[in-house]
Amino acid sequence: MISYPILLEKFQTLLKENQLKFTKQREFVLKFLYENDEHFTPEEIYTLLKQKYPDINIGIATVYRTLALLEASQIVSSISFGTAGKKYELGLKKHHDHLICTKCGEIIEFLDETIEQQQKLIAKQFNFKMTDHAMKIVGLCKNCQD
Amino acid sequence: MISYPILLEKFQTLLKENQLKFTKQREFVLKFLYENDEHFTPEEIYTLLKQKYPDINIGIATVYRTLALLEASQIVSSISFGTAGKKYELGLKKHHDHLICTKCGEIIEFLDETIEQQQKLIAKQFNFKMTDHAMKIVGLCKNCQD
DNA sequence: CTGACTGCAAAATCTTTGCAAAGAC
DNA sequence: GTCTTTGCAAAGATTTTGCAGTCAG
Repeated sequence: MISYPILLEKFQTLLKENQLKFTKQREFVLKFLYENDEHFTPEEIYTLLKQKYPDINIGIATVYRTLALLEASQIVSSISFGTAGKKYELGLKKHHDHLICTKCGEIIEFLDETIEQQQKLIAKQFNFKMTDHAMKIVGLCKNCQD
Repeated sequence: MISYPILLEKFQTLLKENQLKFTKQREFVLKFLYENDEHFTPEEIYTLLKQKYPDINIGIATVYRTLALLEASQIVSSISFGTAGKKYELGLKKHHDHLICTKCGEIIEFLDETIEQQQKLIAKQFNFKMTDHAMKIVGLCKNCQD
């Protein structure tokens, strides 16, 4: 897994290349996602950041704007979650897919090479230039089956 | 593929079992999805229905309510489409997955047995009771690669 | 300094809800 | 008749935008 200083540098380079500025709000969002290896809604990121760092000045709009920026830069990725918006996670880890529990909302990650290979094959078959792919298995997790 | 009269009967039985009523609004939505074998947003379904049958009385709220009902009954299924809501399609055909073009928005369906099998296997591995699964391959379709 | 970024609040979307009237059974 | 469903408009929820002040480079 990539270390935080390296990730940060990557982000700063990317900003510079696009004449964008490096601000503490942007860093806070990045750092938050790095340190919390889960899936969050923009709202959650906003609330938890405020809670953890009561002194920082950040607005929900900035969280949205930053996430959009990070997603466009392929630094974070998002996953749609039912009717209720998207959840974001750091996107730099090895590609993986998700099991989503409809009852408790838990998201479990997994990686399956057979599926990865098969996806490439399918894209090729359809003359599709694949930029991303995602698989969700929806159901009840072990704990919620009672 | 299931014929419309049979689908309709299935729907009516389902309604009866749950002490729900069979209304023309509900039938219009069902019929629309049967006759238009594509993916639609609630808004699209509403607008197109109004356009095709200027005389019917139906509100957007009813479309939402009907789609929720149909989805809960597993008659239609939905697919999340970027930040902009969900699209619905009749869910009675054989399970299939989607290729989504990020430029023109086209959705291509495909079916791959290898992937279907693999998904079952994974759910089992994680002790997950799978109720649904979905795969999206996102990218540029043949026409949009220029 | 200059131009990008930010927070705020307002606006725009998208979806759900309350309610009185209409409709199914 | 009874109880569900409907359309409407209002309310909610979520996300985006305009703008004047702030900040990075």
